[in-house]
Amino acid sequence: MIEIYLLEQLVAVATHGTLLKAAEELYITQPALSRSMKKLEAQLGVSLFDRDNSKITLNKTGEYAVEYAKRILELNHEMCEGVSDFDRRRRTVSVGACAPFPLGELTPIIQERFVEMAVSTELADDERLITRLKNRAYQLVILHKRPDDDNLYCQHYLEEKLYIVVPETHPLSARDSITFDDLRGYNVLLGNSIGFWMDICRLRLKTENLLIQNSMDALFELIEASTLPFFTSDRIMERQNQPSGRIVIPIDDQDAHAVYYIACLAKDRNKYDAVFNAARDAVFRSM
Amino acid sequence: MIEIYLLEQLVAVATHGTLLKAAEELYITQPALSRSMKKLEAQLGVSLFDRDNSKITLNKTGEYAVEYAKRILELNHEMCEGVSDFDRRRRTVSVGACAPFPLGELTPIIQERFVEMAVSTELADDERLITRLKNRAYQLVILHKRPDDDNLYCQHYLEEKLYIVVPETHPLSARDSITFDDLRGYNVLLGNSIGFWMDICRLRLKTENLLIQNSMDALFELIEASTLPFFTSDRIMERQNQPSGRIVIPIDDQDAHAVYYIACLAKDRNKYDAVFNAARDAVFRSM
DNA sequence: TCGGATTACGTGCACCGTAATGATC
DNA sequence: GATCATTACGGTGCACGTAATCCGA
Repeated sequence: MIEIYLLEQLVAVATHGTLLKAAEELYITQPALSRSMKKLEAQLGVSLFDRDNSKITLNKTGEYAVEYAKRILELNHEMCEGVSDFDRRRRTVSVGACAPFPLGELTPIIQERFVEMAVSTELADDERLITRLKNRAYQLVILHKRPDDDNLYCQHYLEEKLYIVVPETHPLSARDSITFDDLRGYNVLLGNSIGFWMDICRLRLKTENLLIQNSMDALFELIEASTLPFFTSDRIMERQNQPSGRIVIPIDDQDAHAVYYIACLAKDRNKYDAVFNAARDAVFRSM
Repeated sequence: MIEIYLLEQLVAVATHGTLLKAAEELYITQPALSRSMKKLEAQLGVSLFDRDNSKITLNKTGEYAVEYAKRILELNHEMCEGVSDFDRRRRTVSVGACAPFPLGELTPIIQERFVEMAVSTELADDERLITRLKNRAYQLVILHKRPDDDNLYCQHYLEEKLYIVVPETHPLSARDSITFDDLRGYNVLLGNSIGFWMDICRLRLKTENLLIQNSMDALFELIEASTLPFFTSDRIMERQNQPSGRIVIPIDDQDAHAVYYIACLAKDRNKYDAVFNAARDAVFRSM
């Protein structure tokens, strides 16, 4: 077996052409490198260089050996990267969700059950969530449609209903309830990380009416400072009070009522059993 | 970069299950191996084992690393074999021929021009010779048909005519010349390494009449000891005398007259120019 | 008590550097 | 004389061995 350092030195010599240049790059001296190359030749039992008394050049066999050396070094490097990547992935539970609210609910539940692991979260649409669940990029996903797939285990999680918040002076403020169609023509404030709700808004409202903010800070700032309508939900309202002087109106459309499901690969069900149970219990307690 | 010896040790631990067993196989001690595995983990920046105070077992990351280690070791091993193989091939001229006589003539010519190289020779049929010439298994081939292929360079070499040798008492001994058909029904002695001549004999004579000897020694023995007919050629007769009391009869068929060609890959023509010229000269001198 | 891992300490070898030599331009 | 490879010799780091300790069946 040829040690890696010899292969590194060989490749350095091949790329630099002379022992001196290669030795500089390797932070060793010319004689050391000279000896190494002799040693390499001895171990392989072949000569890799044409030695012209004051110049060494790779011969055909040498070039052939360099190709192997490069492949081995590359694989070695790939191992270093690959193993620590693998280890990191093994120590993190990746969760994908179609909306921020259920994700925010589920994350602490997961963290509690897997204390020694990192929890990484991400928003994406259902289709992407499922493909990435299947290719192991996610271990758990939160969907808003129950998938029809035997390879997945799926459990009903919680529900969320959308509301619109308008100032008392707003034309719609007197309504007991509205639909998306009623909102057409009015500007609405939106955050950008609201998951699948964004798809619904794009579908049901006009693009030019959507005032999308890139940060939640900017959104909250504008909510306070302006009289523009914005969305909220029953779930959000449970958590925080709305600014005073605003009217909260439920949205009647079917689209505005989301049902969330937690899913994992069927074969991973046991591993995340504790999470599924804790999620069910949490919903139950909150009722 | 991870040195090879660490990977070898890792794989040994993986296959033997305990440090002790692995250490025995590696001809090192338990403590040395223990330290090595710690070093490996430090270099990769991950833990590869579950350490249970009196037992170490590979964890998932460890198993993943072992897969890489095996691949690297295999590639390393392949390099050792591959490089010396390559070198050996580079130092030998492989010659394939359809018949022994021209091969015996050409071999010393090649050896003279490539003194520092080994010459390896082999008999095969024309089709095989050409495919193996193209895939570099042969550098030079001797054919008995001129190939129609631009990728090959081909030169007329020499010719050989087949004769049959019979005892004076043989029914055919009075003939001035014969054909293969005349030989049908008579047993004939044959060596087994006669190249394409064997194909001709099988085609033109009956299988049950061919008394094929596996060694030339056995053949010569039988030629001396029996009165069975056997083949010779003008070329062979130039070299050695026939046993006394035998009649040599030429064979008239077109098949019995072989024309040999030397060929190499067109792009290698320059490399073997000296051989082609020397071969031509040798034929010229012998006329 | 034995099988198996780790820690502590000393040693030898293999690889390295310095210095000198050789060779070619 | 500059550039580049090799040889000779002395130093050092590191992987190894020995011995001792620890732990669990």
